[in-house]
Amino acid sequence: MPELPEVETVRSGLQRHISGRTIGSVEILHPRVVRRHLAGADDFAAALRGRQVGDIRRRGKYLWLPVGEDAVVAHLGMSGQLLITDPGRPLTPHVRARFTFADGGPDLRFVDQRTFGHLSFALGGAELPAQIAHIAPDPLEPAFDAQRFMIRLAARRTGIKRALLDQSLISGVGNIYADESLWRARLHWARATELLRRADLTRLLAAIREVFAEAIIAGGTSFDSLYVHVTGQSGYFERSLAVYGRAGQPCPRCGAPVRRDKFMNRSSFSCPACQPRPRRGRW
DNA sequence: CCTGCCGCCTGCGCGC
DNA sequence: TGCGCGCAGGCGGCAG
Repeated sequence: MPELPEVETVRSGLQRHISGRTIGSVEILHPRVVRRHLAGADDFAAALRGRQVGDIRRRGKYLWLPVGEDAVVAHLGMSGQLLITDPGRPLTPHVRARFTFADGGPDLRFVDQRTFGHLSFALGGAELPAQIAHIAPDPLEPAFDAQRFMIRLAARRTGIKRALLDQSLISGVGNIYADESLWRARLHWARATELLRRADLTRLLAAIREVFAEAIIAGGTSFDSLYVHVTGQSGYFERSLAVYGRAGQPCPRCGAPVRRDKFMNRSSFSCPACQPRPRRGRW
């Protein structure tokens, strides 16, 4: 579920609440949460005990918590949350992992209803964990190379939305912000990547950065209780969405009713007037 | 290599 | 009420 703005909101919350603190115990309450850590849950816990957490990092939708030269990598999947909680509070049903701290202060709980999210350990991964080496820079980080992005995108033979959702090309964009950015750039989701002009891509990239920046200020999009800040508050970007989840409601730009299409086994929302269907589309 | 499909999970809202 | 179905913010693996 969470895309870049939601993960960034979580990152800054973790920075505020756990950076600089020393990990006490690590409890794995559901083995699936560490399925990518092949050495197992006990090894994962042992590797982290007693270690001090550095500045929390993020690339796209991935987070990592540096511990010395190493790191804990976290991905929230569709329904994951990282919550800072009073350690005395009882565990709720979907808590999959819990970190306590040596100072006895608030703990960190990884809560995940659908268990698509996961945690793993990256030996020597404080700068960039090996597990996420295939994830492209996101458009808000200095390492993002717009030139390279446009060249690689133009070499693809697919639709623009599928390309935006490919985290090895550009990271951080998911279903909500893909639809919102395409709407802002007035591009239909099925536009063929190889037929897009440079000006289209420049406009699209600007739209992505703009919508990300606005959503981060709002603390992300919370449709329900599944996405919240580390302290349990909701983000309020939902009220600023132009098309996502708004089928049948008027386009904020031209008033035409927002259309909903099925694509990649999920929904795509767009304006039928501002984002006309391409003649030679791809999906 | 590139493209696109599938499975992984739980819970909710809806129509019957 | 109850049940089955479709749907939900994502990703990695794998076939072609």
